[in-house]
Amino acid sequence: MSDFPTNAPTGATDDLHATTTATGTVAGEVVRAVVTGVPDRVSTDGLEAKYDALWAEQGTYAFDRTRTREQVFSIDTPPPTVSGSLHVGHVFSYTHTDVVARYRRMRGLEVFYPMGWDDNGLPTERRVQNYYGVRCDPTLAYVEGFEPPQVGGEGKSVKAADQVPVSRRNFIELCERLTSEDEKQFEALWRRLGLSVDWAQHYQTIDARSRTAAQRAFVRNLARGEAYQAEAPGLWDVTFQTAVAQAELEARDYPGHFHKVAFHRGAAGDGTVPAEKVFIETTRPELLAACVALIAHPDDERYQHLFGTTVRSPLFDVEVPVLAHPAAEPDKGAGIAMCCTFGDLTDVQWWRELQLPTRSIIQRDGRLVRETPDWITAESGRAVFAEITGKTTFSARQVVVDGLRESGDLDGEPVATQRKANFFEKGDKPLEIVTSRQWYVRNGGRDWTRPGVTSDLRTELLTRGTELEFHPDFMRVRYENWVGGLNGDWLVSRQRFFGVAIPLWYPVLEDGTVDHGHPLVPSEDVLPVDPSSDVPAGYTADQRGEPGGFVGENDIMDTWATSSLTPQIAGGWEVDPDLFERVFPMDLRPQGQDIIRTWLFSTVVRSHLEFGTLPWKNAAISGWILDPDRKKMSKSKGNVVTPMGLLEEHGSDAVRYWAASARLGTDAAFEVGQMKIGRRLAIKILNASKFALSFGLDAESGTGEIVLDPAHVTQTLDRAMLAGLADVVERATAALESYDHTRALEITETFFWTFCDDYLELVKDRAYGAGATASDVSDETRSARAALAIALDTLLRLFAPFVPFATEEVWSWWRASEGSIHRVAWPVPDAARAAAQGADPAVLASAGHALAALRKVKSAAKVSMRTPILAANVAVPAVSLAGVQAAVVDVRNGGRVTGTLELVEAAEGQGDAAVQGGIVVVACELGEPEARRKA
RNA sequence: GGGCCUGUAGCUCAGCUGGUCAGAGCGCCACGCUUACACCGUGGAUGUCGGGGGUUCGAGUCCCUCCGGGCCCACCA
Repeated sequence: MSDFPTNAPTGATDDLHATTTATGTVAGEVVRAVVTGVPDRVSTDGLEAKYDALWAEQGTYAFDRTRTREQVFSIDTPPPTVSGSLHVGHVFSYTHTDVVARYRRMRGLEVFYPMGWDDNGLPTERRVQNYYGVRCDPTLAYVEGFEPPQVGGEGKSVKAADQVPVSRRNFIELCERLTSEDEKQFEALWRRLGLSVDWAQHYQTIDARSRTAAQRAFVRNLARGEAYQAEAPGLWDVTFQTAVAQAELEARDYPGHFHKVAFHRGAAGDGTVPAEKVFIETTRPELLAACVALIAHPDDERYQHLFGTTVRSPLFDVEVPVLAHPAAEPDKGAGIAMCCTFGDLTDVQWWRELQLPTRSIIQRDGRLVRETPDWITAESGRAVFAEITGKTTFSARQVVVDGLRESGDLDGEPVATQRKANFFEKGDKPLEIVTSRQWYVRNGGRDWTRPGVTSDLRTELLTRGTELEFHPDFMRVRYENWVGGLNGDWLVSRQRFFGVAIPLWYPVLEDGTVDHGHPLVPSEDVLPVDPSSDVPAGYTADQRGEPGGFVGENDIMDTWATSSLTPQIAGGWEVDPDLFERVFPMDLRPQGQDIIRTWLFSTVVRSHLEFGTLPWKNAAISGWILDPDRKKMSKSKGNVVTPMGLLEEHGSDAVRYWAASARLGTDAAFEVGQMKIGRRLAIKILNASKFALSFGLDAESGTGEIVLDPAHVTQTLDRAMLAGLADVVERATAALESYDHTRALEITETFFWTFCDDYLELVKDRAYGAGATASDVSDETRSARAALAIALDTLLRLFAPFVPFATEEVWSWWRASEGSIHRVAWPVPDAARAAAQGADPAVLASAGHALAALRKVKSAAKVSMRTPILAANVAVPAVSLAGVQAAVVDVRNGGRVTGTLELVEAAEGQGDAAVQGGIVVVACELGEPEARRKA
C-alpha cells in the first residue's frame, strides 16, 4: 500500500460539513422544508444499497483533515482478521462503535474512523499456504513475478512436502493478493451494516506502512534500551516451533498420571547411614534423565537429613543433589520434587536461583535429543537412554515407565490425574520449555526503570490504566490484574516465517561465529527492511553468511508488535505528521474484553514508551454474543448464521437495533426477536414520518411546504409534547456522553411510541384541519403541524445513530437540501424547550391516558375504534384533571366523542394509577359501530 | 485459591445515588381492516425481584452468607 491517502474535501463534502453546525430547528430558527417524494407505500427494503451508494458518492463520512485535534473524534478501530470470517459478534461490537461515531459526528466533531485489516499471523500464513500451495522460507531470494503453483486451494490443506518454498517477500505479496479479496467482502458487509467508516482510511497489518511502523517502533525501543535480547529458557510450542509469550498462554485441563518414583541414596561407607529410597511424584517421568536436583521445602521435617546430600536417579543412575527451596510445597505430591531442565516454570526458577546445571533433553520439535547426553555415564543408564532418543515425549514416557516398573523403582501404578497445563492458544500440545535466544520489549513484567527516571515501568503502566476511561468501568480491573500479574517482559520474537521481520542483522566474526551481541540496526529511512534479502549498511550482498560479513535475523515479530501500533499506523505516525497531530492520541479504542491483556495493554505499552501518553482517552469494551443456551457463541455456530444473511433477512437497521440494545461490557443473547422489533421500529419511523409530513400537502402532487416555526406552536398539548421531547433530548444526550447508548435508544424509543400511539392519534384531526387550505389554516391546525414537524425533525436526529437508513430515507423526503442527516447537528433540548413555553409534559400523558380509557371502553365492548361515543362521563384524578381539560378538544377527536364529554374529579380510591393513569370512564354511550358495514 | 460480571414475568432485558420500582418489549389471550402503518392497531393476564439472614420507619435497590450461570488470573512435583 502506498502513502496515506489524503482527503482534500470535495465541494459536496464541504457543504455537508457546513451543516454540522447548529442551525435550523436545533438552534430554534425557522426552517422551511419542502416535502417531496414521500412514497405511497414505505419500505425498508433496498435502503442499504441506496444510501451506501449515496454516502459514498457524497463523501458523507470522509474525514476532513483540515480540522484541528480539538475538533476531531478519532477511533482506533479493531482490524478484523481477514483470513477468518466475520460472525455476528463482529456485527454486534462494530455497531456499538458506529453508534458512537455517528453521535460524535452529529455533535459537530470530525470523526476519524478508519478501517484496518489484520492479515498478520498464523491464520493467514496457513491460509496462504493452502490457497497457493507455497510455504515461506526466509532463506530464499525474492523472485520477481513469481506465480504460485495453484490458486484457490480453498478448504483442503496442502502437504508440507508439496508446498513450494518461496521467499518472505514473495509470501507477503501472495498474502496481500489473497487478503485483498477477503477485504472486498468484509468491506461490503460493513457498508451494508452502515458503518460510517471513511473507506479512504484503511490499512493492512502486513502492508509496507504497517511494517515500517512496527520496525520503526522496535528500532526506537532498542535505542532506548526498551528492547533487548536474552538467551533463556522459555515457553515453546513444539507444533509451531516458536516461542510463545505469556499473553498467548491458555491453561487447559490435561490428563496425566502421577508416577511415584524412587531415587536412591547409597549407604555411607562407614555404615552410619543406611541405604534409602527417596520417593518423588511426577507427571513427567520422561524427563527423569533431565533431572538436576531433588528439592523440598527448607522447613520440611521429612527431608532435613537429606539436604546437602546426593541421591542417584533410577534407570539413568545420575547423581543429583537434594536441595532446599521455599518454592517447594510440602503438601504437593510427595513434598519433594524432581527438578528437571525443564518441566515447568518452577523448574526454571529453581534452576536459576539454585544455579543448577542445564540438562536439556527435549528438542524444539518436541522429541528427545538424538545423542545420549554426556552426564549419563553409567553403561546401564546410557543403554536406557539409547532407547528413547529421538522419541516423542509420549513414547519416551512409555519406555521410562516400563523401565521403572521393571527395575522396581515405580512404587505402585500410575494414578490418573487431571491437571492444568499451559498451551499456546492456537496449539494443541502442551508447551515445553526450551532455551533459546529471543527478543523482548519491556512491559513492566520485570523490574525496570528508565535512565533518569525514578518510577518503575510497571507502576507507570498501572497509572496509565487509571487514566484510561474504561466503558464499562469495571473492565479496568482486568487490565490491572494483568499488569500486576506479569511475570516477565514481552517476548516479541517468533520463529515463524510470515510476518514483520525483526529489522536486524548480526556481524559474522572471522571465525565464522555470529556476534548476536552487536546487532546491525537499519536507519529509519530505509524501513521497512527484510533482513533475509536486504543488506545492512556498509556490507554487500555477497558477504551474507561469510566470515567478516553478516547474517540477517530470521525471526519475525509477534503479531501484537504490529497490532499494538494501530493508532500510529492509522494516524500516519512519522509518515503523515500533519494527520498524526490531528488524530493522536485518539479518543476511542473499541474492542473485545478477551484482548485487554494483549491488544489493549500492548498498545498502551507502545504509546507510553514512545510518547509518554495514553494512546486514547476511552476504551469501549463490548461483550460476547451468547447462544440461546447461554454459551458463548462459537465460531462454527456463528458462521452458520452469516452476518450478511442476517442483514439480508432482517435489514441492517433491525440488526443494528438488536446490537445497540445491548450495553457495553455485557454479554448479549443472539435474539432474532430483538431484530424483528428493530425492523418494526424502522418501519414505524417511516410510516409515522410519512403521516406527520402529510398534513397540508397538495393533494394532487403530494408536495408542499412545511414550516418549522416554534412560534406557531400555541396549543397546550403540542407544547407539552415538545416539553417531553426536550427532556428526552437531554437524557439521551447525557446517556450517549457517558457511552450508554442503550439508554439513549430506550429513552428515545419509549417517547417515540408514545408520540405515535397517543400524540399522533390526539392531534391528527386537528392537524388535518378539515376544510382549511394550505394558506389559510387555523392557529390550532398550524400549531399541530409545526409541533409535528419539529418533533419529527428532532426524533429523526435522535434515532439517526441507531437506525441510519430509515432516518436518512425520511430525511430525504423533506430535508435533502440540507444534505445527509448524518452530517446535521445533534439536537439540543433548548430549542424544543423554548417552543414548549414552559408547558408541563404531563399534559400529554394525561391526555393520552384519557384517550386510552376511552379506547378501553370500545375494546371491552368489542367494537371498532371508529365507533363514536355519543356521551361519556369520565373520572379523572385531581392531578391530571387540568391536563385533560387543557387538551379536551384533542381527547374528544381522538376518542371520536361526538356528544358530551363530562370530566369529573375522581373520588379517592377510584381508578388504579397504574391503569390509564387512574382515569376511568364511569358512563359511556356508544354509537352505531359503523365498522360493521362490510361490502 | 484470588478476582470481575450476572441471577427481576414463559423469553430478552430496564429498574441510576434505598421511599408510586414491581416495569418494557416479545410471546400469550380477546377484540378491531380506523383516510401512516395488518411487517398493523386497541385492550388484557402474568412475578414471595435466586435462597436465607441483617441494617433501616422503609430494600430488586445497602451489608453478610449460601446457591446457580459466565469470564479472567493463579495453580503444572
